[in-house]
Amino acid sequence: MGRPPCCDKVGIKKGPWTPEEDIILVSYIQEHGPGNWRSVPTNTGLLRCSKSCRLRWTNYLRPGIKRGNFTPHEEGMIIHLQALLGNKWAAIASYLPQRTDNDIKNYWNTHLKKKLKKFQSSLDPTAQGSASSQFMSKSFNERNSLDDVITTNSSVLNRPNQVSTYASSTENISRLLEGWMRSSPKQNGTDLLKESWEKNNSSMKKNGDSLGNSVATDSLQSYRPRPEEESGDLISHEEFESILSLENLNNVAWDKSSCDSATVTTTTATATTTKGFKNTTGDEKDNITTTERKQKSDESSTPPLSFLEKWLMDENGTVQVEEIMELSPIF
DNA sequence: AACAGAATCAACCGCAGAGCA
DNA sequence: TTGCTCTGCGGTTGATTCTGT
Repeated sequence: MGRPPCCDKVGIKKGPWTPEEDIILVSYIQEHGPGNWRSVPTNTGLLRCSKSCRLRWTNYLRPGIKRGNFTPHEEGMIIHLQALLGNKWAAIASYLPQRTDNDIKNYWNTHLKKKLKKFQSSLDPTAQGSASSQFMSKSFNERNSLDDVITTNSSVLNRPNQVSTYASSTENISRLLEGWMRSSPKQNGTDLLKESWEKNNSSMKKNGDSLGNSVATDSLQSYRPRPEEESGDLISHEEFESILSLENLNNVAWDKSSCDSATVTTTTATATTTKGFKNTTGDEKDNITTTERKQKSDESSTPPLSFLEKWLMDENGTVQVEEIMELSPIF
């Protein structure tokens, strides 16, 4: 029989998301919370399939996502977790709540695999043992000097245009908006944004949730400014600041708490995010229980990683690397 | 300056599993 | 138990950007 693909409908849009679409999606999720993706395209009028909406949200729009360069610590965690868990990117991402599984997967495929290979080739080819474990030890023990060991291509590791964007950086958002508005000449971007922000803010106030602004902030900050766009001034920083009220910027606390909760549990990042949302929106109790059930199920099905977790979350935990290696059967 | 190849990353695709009637 | 729907995950693709010549 087979299930028909979800995106075979005529008129379903594919390809990169536009800021307008993002705003629509974010606004909708602010009001209804994530989940029930099937109804999102119908209710929002977005010409996207539900899957695409979910993906866009989880990989790009949801609050608390950190983009840009991976720190040596994050890098080490990924290498280590990949060695322990394999290509279980979602599981790995649960230990890096600010990173998406897609990001981690991409980073692994584009950077770390390459590094690992180079490291492997830099070793004695006859050497016994897992190159990745040796790499990991080196990575953790030497951290920033790792690249000295590997004859790395600096252009790969330090791309000049790679920007690090963080939630609630109004400066970044302002820049991103500049780029967007320049690319949308047919539309009065400022008006649209103001309208959207007003809608968002009023909706947030109405719902009494603290999520809204950080969500929208993240959604907008995700548009990377192109170099030629950075000098423009279609919307000034001050102008944009007026759109974002300080009151709402303070709501970034939601991100933190959500991330913190992700840090101290072994649930997936997705589950944590969903839970955080439900707590703020206060409706859809059924989804909460479902999530919690899933959480419990996850906890019971995953191996006891508390030790690993403790180490992973400890910036200074490098001394324990060898212990973990001993614990893991793959070493 | 122009071109080609490499690198990056957002998005898509297909499958698997959970939940529900 | 079965069949269907929905969601999540991992692999892959392709457009865009960067770098080297």
